[in-house]
Amino acid sequence: MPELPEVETIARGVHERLRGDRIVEAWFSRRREPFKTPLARQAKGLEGRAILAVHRTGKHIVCELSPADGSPMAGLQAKPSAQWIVHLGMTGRLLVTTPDAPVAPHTHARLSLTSGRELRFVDPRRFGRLEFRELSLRAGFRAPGADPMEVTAAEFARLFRGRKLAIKAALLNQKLLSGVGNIYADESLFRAGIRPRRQSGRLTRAELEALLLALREVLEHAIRLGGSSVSDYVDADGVRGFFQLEHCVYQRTGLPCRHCKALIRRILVAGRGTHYCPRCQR
DNA sequence: CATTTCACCTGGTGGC
DNA sequence: TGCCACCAGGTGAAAT
Repeated sequence: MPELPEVETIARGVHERLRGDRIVEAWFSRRREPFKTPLARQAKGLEGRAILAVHRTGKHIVCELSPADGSPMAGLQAKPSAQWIVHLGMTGRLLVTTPDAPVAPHTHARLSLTSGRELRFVDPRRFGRLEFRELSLRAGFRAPGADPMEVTAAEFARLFRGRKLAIKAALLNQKLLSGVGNIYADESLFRAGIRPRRQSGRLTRAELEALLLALREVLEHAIRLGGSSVSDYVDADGVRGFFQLEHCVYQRTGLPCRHCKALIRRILVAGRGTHYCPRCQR
């Protein structure tokens, strides 16, 4: 489900609710191996640590954790000594609940907290990834590509220089840009007036500038509306987003373009359903 | 190397 | 109602 705006919404929600809370016990579903970090090590690593902050990088949610309870420097002013890194895949959810809330099917992790609440990871398709990282052993997690909200126009243009792949495929490549997925690739290309199959290396400077601007506007607007709930996305409180109501092309195949009334088309680019307006996008 | 295709999963939808 | 094909917000390994 989740692209940058959905992940940002969830990370902010978890941050606001759980900052300063402490993990008492971590439970993992046995049948959910393989996570990135083996379950036993992950559970042992998490227990006793306070959640200092939660933020997004790319499509990953990073929980910054204090040293374990009992060790010196375990307080809330501590510097992070470990991270819990959550990638939601296609169908992952991260939910803050009360302990008595019904446990959804496909719940694969439950962290019980000092406050009495729980942080739950639910993931029907099991494409999500969980990783525990000890910062004394490894550097903090960083998404591999540039963040679309922070990249400069020059850096953005450089990402595509000399590349032959379609601009849509390039936007989806997380090693180039981190955080853009199928919805926001289609929506930003529409807003910039660019066909998804255009060769990325052949876009003009003006088109690249328009694309970066469109991308930022679309992502910011989507964050303000709490993300897109296409089928089952919800935030950390289980609340749906509203940006799906603003989509111009995504999943609007055969419907009239909101701008010019031409019928929206669906094609396959990089193996993904791709939606565009044949008149507005060139 | 750059790029494309496919496998990994479950569940929902729409046609027959 | 059932069965089946197809589709899905993501990614990384394998193939080209």
